[in-house]
Order: sequence, then structure tokens, then C-alpha cells
Amino acid sequence: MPELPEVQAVVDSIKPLFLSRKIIEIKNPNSYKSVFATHSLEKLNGLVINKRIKNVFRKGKYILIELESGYLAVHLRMTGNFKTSSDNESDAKHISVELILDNKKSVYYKDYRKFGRIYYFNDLNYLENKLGCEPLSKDFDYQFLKHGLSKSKSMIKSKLLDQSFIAGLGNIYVDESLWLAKIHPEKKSDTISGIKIRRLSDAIPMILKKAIEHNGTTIINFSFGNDSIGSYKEKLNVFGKTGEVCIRCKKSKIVKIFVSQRGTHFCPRCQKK
DNA sequence: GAAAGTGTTGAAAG
DNA sequence: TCTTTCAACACTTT
Repeated sequence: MPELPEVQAVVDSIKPLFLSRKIIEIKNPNSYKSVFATHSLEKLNGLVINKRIKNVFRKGKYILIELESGYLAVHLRMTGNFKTSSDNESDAKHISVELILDNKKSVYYKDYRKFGRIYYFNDLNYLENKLGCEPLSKDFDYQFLKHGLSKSKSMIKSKLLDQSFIAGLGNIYVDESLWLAKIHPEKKSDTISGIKIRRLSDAIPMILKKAIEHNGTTIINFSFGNDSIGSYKEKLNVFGKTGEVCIRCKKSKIVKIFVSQRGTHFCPRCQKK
């Protein structure tokens, strides 16, 4: 799915469509009801209709549409996406939400695997409690990581995927960060040396920033806003590189294993346990 | 043509 | 309380 950089790219692409507009109606074109996570379609309409949109931003992997009062939130999960048109037949059956704006234009939420969800929150308390540190904020530093990891017996990969610890990392950027920091993905969090934690605390924001500059990574079936393509894929060093020679040591081949059921790519020579 | 695989997360189980 | 496993779903690849 869209991880932090991809969600940011989506936010950047939809923000101009929403800013200062009002939603005049929400529809459910394919009748998939589960997309509405917190309120029924009817209740949601009651809560958002005719409220001016003040801002659109990202928190973890959530997209937040801030209204005069309250927030409409969207989580894309694996295959969620926004479009400004629904022109073909195959789109139609996957469009679970249509937001009709006061300029008569619509923004469509399309999600063929139907994992994505739309929420309404009165305030940000719920998300702030649930989500951990923003990896691009000042709070994310060596001390934060060192302290957090020292208390965890989980494997480092699982820990970095834990959204209540760090909000926004997913499978791709965790693999990339661990490769850059030369840490084995199955290494127990509380046994990682200070020097490696230091490298990791540098690697994570660096990789995320670079990925944001490239509008994220488009793989398999995720792209953002109207199927625009993120170009960070060309910058990946390990993710999806199974069998290729590691570009750093130029000796070992990238190996793929499963760590807590997630496909995990690493260089066995650079990333030793 | 059947089976496995796919970027996430929450609930359930351990 | 913390950590791991599995299901939600549809489409592509093997």
C-alpha cells in the first residue's frame, strides 16, 4: 500500500480539489457499505454536508480532510486511490465513495480490494492516541529510537511496522531503511547497537524525504491521484530486488524471506544478525 | 485452471 | 501487557 510518501503524494494531488470547497453530497456508487468505518452513509452526510473544507493533510498513513468542524479521514490500506473521473466500466464497480463538491465536480474514491476505509472524527484525539511518532518530525531522533527499541523484544522489522511506535512506515521503506542502516530485519530490537540505531535514525527520514520528492513508489497496482506514477521505484535498493547483486557490497545477492508474514528483502552480507 | 502472491491493519489468539 | 497470527478482498502471476 501507500506508505507515508505515497499518502503524501495523494494528499498533494487532491488538496487543490478540496481546499475551500464544500461537500454537498457523499454517495456510495458500488454500494460497498463497509467502506464507512465510523458512521453510516446517512449519518456521514449529516455530519459533513455544507461544511467548508479548511485543510487537507496527512497523519501517519491517514488522509485528513479538515472541515469547519470535524475531520473526514481516509485510510487507503492496500489499493485505495482517488480519481477525478469514473469513465470506464471497471472503475465503476470499485468506486465505493463519490464526494460531490459545491462546484458540481466529483472526487471518487476507488479501491479494488476494498480494504480502505473512510472515517469521521470530531477531533484528532483518537488518531493522536493511536499513532506513534511522525518520522519526519523533530520528535523522531536517535534518543527516541534508542529508547523505544530498548523496550521491545520484537524483531526490528515488526517493530518499525508498528504504527503506534512510528506512524507511516510500511513494508517498502522499512526494508530500504534496514538495508541502508545495515541491520538484519530479524534482529531483536533490544539487542541493536547504538551505532546501528544511529544509522537507522538517519536512514529513515532521509529515505522518506527522498521518496516524497519522487512522489513515492508505484509498484504492482498502486498509483496516486488519477493514476499518476511515483518514480521512487527507480531508487529502491532492496525491495523487489530478490536475486540481484547488492549494489553496496557487490558480492552477495538480495534474499527474500518472510518476517511476520511480510515479504522481506535484505542483503545477507551487509545485514548480519 | 487452481493456487499463491500482493504495499495494511485490527481483532483474536497466544 | 506484549507479540504473533489471520482475515478482510480482488486481481495478477505461477
